[in-house]
Amino acid sequence: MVETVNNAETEQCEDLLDGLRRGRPAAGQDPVKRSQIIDGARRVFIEKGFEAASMNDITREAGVSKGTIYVYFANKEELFEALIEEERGTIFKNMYDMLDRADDLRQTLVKFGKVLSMKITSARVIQAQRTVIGASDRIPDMGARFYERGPKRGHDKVMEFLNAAIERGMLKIDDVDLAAYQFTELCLAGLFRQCIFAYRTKAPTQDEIDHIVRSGVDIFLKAYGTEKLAEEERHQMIAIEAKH
Amino acid sequence: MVETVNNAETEQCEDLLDGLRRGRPAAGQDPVKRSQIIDGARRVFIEKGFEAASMNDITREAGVSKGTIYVYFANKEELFEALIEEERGTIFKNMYDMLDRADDLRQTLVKFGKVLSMKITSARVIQAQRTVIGASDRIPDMGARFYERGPKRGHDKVMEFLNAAIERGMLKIDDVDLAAYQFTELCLAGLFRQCIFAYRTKAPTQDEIDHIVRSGVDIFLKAYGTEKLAEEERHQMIAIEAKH
Amino acid sequence: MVETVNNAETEQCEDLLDGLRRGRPAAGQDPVKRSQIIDGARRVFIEKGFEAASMNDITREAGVSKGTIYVYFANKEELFEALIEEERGTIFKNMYDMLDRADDLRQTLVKFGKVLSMKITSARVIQAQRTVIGASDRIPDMGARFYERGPKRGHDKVMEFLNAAIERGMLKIDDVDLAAYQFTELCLAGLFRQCIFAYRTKAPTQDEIDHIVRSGVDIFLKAYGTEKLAEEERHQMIAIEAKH
Amino acid sequence: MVETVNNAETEQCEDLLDGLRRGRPAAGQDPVKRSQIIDGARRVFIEKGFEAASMNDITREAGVSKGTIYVYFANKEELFEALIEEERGTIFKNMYDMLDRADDLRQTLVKFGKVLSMKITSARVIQAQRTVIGASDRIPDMGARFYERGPKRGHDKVMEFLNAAIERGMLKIDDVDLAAYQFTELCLAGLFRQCIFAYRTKAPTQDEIDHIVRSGVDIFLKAYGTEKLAEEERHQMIAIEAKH
DNA sequence: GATGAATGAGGGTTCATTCAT
DNA sequence: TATGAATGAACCCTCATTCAT
Repeated sequence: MVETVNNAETEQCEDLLDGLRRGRPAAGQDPVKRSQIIDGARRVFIEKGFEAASMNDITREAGVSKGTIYVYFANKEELFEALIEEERGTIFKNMYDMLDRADDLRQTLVKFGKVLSMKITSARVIQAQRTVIGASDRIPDMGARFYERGPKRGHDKVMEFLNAAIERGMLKIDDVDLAAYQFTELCLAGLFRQCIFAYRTKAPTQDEIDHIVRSGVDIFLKAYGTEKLAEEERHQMIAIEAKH
Repeated sequence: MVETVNNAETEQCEDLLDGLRRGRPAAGQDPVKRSQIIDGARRVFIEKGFEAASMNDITREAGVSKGTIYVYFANKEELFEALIEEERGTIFKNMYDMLDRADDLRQTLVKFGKVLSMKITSARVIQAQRTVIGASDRIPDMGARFYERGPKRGHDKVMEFLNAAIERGMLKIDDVDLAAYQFTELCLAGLFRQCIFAYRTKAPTQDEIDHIVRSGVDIFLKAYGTEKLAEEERHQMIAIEAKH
Repeated sequence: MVETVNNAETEQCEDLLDGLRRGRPAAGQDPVKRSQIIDGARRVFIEKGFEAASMNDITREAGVSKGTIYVYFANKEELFEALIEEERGTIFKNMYDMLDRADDLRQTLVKFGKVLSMKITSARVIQAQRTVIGASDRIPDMGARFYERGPKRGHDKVMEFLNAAIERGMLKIDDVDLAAYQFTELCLAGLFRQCIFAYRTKAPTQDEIDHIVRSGVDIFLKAYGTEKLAEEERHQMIAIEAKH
Repeated sequence: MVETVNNAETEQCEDLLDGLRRGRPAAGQDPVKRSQIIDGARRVFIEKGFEAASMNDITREAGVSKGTIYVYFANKEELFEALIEEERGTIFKNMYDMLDRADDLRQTLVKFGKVLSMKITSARVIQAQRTVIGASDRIPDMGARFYERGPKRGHDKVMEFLNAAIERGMLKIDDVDLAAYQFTELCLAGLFRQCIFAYRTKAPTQDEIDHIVRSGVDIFLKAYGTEKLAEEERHQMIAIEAKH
């Protein structure tokens, strides 16, 4: 008798674990469904903005029922925040990898500036940022949270990079914080505002960004580069010319 | 007296017909009432954003009836657009006066940079911009129109100014368009994004702006200033030192 | 000019007063519409109970739009409470008038007992009480408030009446409060519970009530009547017999 | 072991077929699980009322799955009815035992009156009755069924008891049915209505009930007691006094 | 022309019930 | 058989717009 009970209990336990492992996922736990919802929500929120997006729209777009959405997300705001959080992750993921391996300073700044400028002004990212900005009246801190975990972290990475270059005697900067902002802005030169206000309806081209970033890096290094940097660059130039 | 009234009525009738002829619903003609409505709408829209603002709120705030609003504006969106148009006018009014009288170049750039930075990051203007950005998905072209008639015109003014300085031999710039953007961005260095995402909840202080703008102008002139400018500045310096 | 303004103001004032007096009533102020809504609500709430009644049902039944209901009543609960309040007023209105003129004691008790029993067990009043009881889980104090302003006040009136009879030497009662309850219960003898549980689906007949109330008053006076009362009743009996 | 299981399955199959034959969905057969569900349902329904109780709440409280509940009960209403049926059984179980052994009449009436009054006004029973009353608009006959199998049966028992006392020459009653109601009502004197409307938020105390019941029995016996009863009580009194 | 009471579609959210697992 | 994730109709309530006054 006791054994029977034990067996039954054991089996039940295994069934439970099974459920968690490979059977039907628990309510609100299925990552596939979650993605499905977020994907639908993305399309609707990004297109219409937070307020104008209706849960019915999302329901339709995501291909799940209203009730299911509310199993995965407590309400519209939480769904939106989850979406934005995910979006932020996607946007800023790997954006700053370039800064980790520091070979040629100018080269690195140009490469990074291009990635930064391209990403931030890409249609999708602009839309996401617009949506966040538009919702930040209704969901306070959402904008701040987005900025803090996105642009702010990037800014910190840029500062780290500049500090390393200063240490190496390549740059001379009084206010590194400000310099990091200046660098970023020079790489975006006007693009962000043009895009965010939908004055530009299309993302800038590769060439545009090339031109802007190169000019920005020039200015930046003219302002903050040391004699040592100049000398190194002269050596490089000579080396390159020698090759030809 | 009676005749005057009749005349007035006749004129009004003609206005009405005019309105109908041009395919628009007969709009209210009283500019005072129009202002009254826009003022109420401003308080509500700016505070709550487009969607969250209710026509009832505006009615209450403006002190006019629902019907009256609909005589002056076809719907909520048109009222909002009219408001933004007016707001844009107010924001950018006089912002670029400084650039008209060109005495000392660095001085002028610093003064203008400060005004620009201060205005664009002021609480009210940030709110207005947020509202425009948030609504721009729902009301296409609104953001573009705002940018075009606001920041874009400012940008043109800056270009004019730079061209004048180039003419005077003070600056040497290949891409004046880009340089104008760079100048603006250097003056805002990070502030706009911080404010628009509500990461900064308060407008920057005078000192912050001073610091940023001075640094920005330094960089800008180091990049684009000619030898002639440098010389003039040396002379000035000597003149000032002589005074003491 | 000043006169014109004054005239205009005077006229406007009169217009306002007009509006209040005979023009269109202010929002949520039209007693006719209010009645219309309450009447619709009564039918629905009484039939279905608070929770099962939907605002759409009420909308349909009242013949007004959803929005209008919400102009007159802040929400479903307030509408329900207003209805119950009105119902309570109607039910207990004039119920206790009989007790004011105290001629013959037994006669008065019988007459009052009949009215009380009839009203409280009438189909409409039973329905209302059921609805109140059913809603009292969700709207705390509603039942208590109903009881306090309805049955409780009646109870106080009965106590007053009994005290007056005691003063006149007709009754001798230690615990008047208890006696008042006993009187009421004797007049209802089982009817209330039968009706409230819908065991009885129809209100009791006149004859039933007659029988119950007479028996109840008999018992009550046998328990609390004084020798003086008995003597008076003997005299009356003789007078009546003499008439024949 | 295997055989037992097979037998059990066979029986179950037959039960299922039975269930299908009688036009009901195959109901669960395990009385333990059934109890478990009803116990959970009781806690939820009694606390929240029919409408406000959610099947999820019951699921949680009962510790069984949604599907299982729907195997044992066709829907929410049937579950509720089953619960009420059980509750009724519990409430009125043993309530009338006292009336079976008839020693001293007054004593018996007082004892029974107290039990009756106490049970019917106890917090739990009042809640149950409120829930029944509240749901009886939505589930027709439920209130009637509750009353018929609960209070009504009690009423019949009281009538039996009174008839026995009449037979013994202790009481003289024309309308025993009415008298039985009168007795019950005198024992409750106001308490039921006070409790059911939640005017009283706590059950009456022992002392209150004592006082009410004693007074009620006094009145009842003054109205219906015979000379024989009076004489017996005089003897008893003397006997008691002699003891001292 | 001005008013604001009335409208009703549509908002976000809940939950009894079903059915694939 | 038992489970509980998914469903979607229906809930209460809001608000841009209309139109009788």
